[in-house]
Amino acid sequence: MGKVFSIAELSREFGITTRTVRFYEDKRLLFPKRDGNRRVFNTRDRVRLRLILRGKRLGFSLLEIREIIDLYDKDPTEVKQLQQLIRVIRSHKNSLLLKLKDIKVTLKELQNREQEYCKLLSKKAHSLN
Amino acid sequence: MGKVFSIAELSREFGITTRTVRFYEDKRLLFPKRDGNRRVFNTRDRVRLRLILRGKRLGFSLLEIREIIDLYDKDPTEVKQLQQLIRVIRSHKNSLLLKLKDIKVTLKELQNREQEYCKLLSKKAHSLN
DNA sequence: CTTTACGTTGACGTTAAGGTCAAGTAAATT
DNA sequence: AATTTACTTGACCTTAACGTCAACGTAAAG
Repeated sequence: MGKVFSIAELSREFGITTRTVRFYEDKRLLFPKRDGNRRVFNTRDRVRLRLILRGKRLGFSLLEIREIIDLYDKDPTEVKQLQQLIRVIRSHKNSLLLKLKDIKVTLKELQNREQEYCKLLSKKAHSLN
Repeated sequence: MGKVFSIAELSREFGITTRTVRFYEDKRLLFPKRDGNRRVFNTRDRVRLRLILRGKRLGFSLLEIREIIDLYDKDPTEVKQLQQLIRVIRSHKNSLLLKLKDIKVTLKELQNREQEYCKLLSKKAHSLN
């Protein structure tokens, strides 16, 4: 009993418009089935959508995202394919590690700023100036 | 003796085009001085540019980036301003923490995939099939 | 039976972030 | 003096990622 979803349900759940969902299908990031002419999404489509939005939050383009999540659906049989897949995964891991570093540095900087300003604030507040 | 840079030097250093640098000035993310009509960048501009590119790597829009790095140049005198600044910093910290989480989850998933495929690969390789 | 709800395709519009090209300036080199 | 090098502004072009709007389909409810 695979659960299914309408386009409205999905877009409501994820806080996006139906236009966006259709757009993602157009760009071949989603492949819903049809009931008549209406789109019918299953749980796998839903997972894909979740991955897409996560990718977006991390600043990847839809094209990059497609490449990445397509990996999740491959079942490579040949050794060559397997090796290629591993290479792609590693390169993606690397790009994420770089972002991780960027974020940590930025967080540290913001942390310092915040402390500085908080100190300043408490000073000002106490000297009822 | 503040060091200065031409537009070409900066764009070379950061691997972007001069058009991009000019565009950032247009959008008021950079404010180089002039020598005649030529732009002259100082080390502070350079720092700003570095921050801009870091922001881009993390998927922020130029507008968001401007808001963020403008914080770095403020020297708030009033308590109200100070409090506002702290609020903005915290909200930005939060959005970064969310991204951090996204990244960690994704990295873990990729890690699992990679291991899985590596095992599969070594199996195939050994069974000289 | 027609209104309402939910969906469809198609076409055109918009915004962000630059690319590209033309025409001009200004100092340095040949 | 003429060329080269580095830079300027201005105008229009492009691409991604949707928004918006029109016209149509269909199934259920009043």
